[in-house]
Amino acid sequence: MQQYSRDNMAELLRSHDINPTHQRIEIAYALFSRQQHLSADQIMAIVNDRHSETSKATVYNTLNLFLEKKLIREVIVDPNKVFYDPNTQLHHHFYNVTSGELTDIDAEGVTICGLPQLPEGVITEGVDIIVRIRPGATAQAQEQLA
Amino acid sequence: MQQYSRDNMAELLRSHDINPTHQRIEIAYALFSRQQHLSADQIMAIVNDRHSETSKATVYNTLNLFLEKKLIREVIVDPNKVFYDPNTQLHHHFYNVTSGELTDIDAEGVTICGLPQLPEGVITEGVDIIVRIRPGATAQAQEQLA
DNA sequence: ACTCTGAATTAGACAGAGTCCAGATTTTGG
DNA sequence: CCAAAATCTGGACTCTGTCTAATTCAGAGT
Ligand SMILES: [Mn+2]
Ligand SMILES: [Mn+2]
Ligand SMILES: [Zn+2]
Ligand SMILES: [Zn+2]
Repeated sequence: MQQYSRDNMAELLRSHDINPTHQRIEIAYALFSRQQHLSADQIMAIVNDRHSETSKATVYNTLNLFLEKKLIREVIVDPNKVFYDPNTQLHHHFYNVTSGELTDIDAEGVTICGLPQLPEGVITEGVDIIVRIRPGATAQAQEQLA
Repeated sequence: MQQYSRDNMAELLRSHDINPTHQRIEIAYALFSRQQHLSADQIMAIVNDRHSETSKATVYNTLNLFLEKKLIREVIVDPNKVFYDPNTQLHHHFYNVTSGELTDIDAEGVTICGLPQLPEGVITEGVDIIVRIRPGATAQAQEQLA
């Protein structure tokens, strides 16, 4: 899929067994056209930018439906809010603790060695790596000059 | 330190530049004697088990003070609450998504290869690995029999 | 022992994220 | 066009966590 338009959002939703309503298309379009990690709050603001279209309940219902249907994934790094991620490929994250910004790390080529055996009777659901970063000494010094 | 008693909690607090008050000692003792990952809520319940001793405000104030003084660390895996971890060694976690249980993974011997270069002007604050697990097919089958 | 003072604690109001519900609206399909 | 099913909505509610102003506490100095 080259470009994300509201039109191919409907196809995308159908392909994940989701009935494409107006509100669902808008929410999907907010996430997929930007390809960014957004909180429910941010999505609400985007979708209701021009004129109020979608209620808080619908935003949350829709995001939870998208999660359930595995159209998007969630990223838990901030104790105050969940980030929703349109990228469902296996990948990891840089998390800038100062700005709150999340950046993808392609899982291609990243390997983890030496993890212990799993406890008895459980299976792995996924492995997340979060690299917490913050502006470094150099960057701070440069800001001082400005 | 072999055993954790309320007495050596006072020393521990002092060694981290924290004035050891009654409430602070109780909260530290709850975490260190159990060596478990606990939420603020759970700590509140433990500390006030017999008779009410410590207010909600003090529990949160104290946990944030402990964090600031690097006596404990926090673990962000559950969207609904923060877990407080008395283990400040470098380590990772198994997270049982079904039960909510957290288990330590010693960082000794675990290595990550192939992470990309850091973005310009930032430094690493830490790298967290979270292995999400859940009861497996076998375990479920065994439960069926019971 | 008594007093003074800064540190710590407290109850309760408050804020933000997210869920729930019962009623209204929209869509479907016969 | 109509009834049934699906979806959406405002607003009440819950939960985690913070804030504030008033109170209590500890301990140093007398
Ligand atoms: Mn919070
Ligand atoms: Mn929550
Ligand atoms: Zn991502
Ligand atoms: Zn731990």
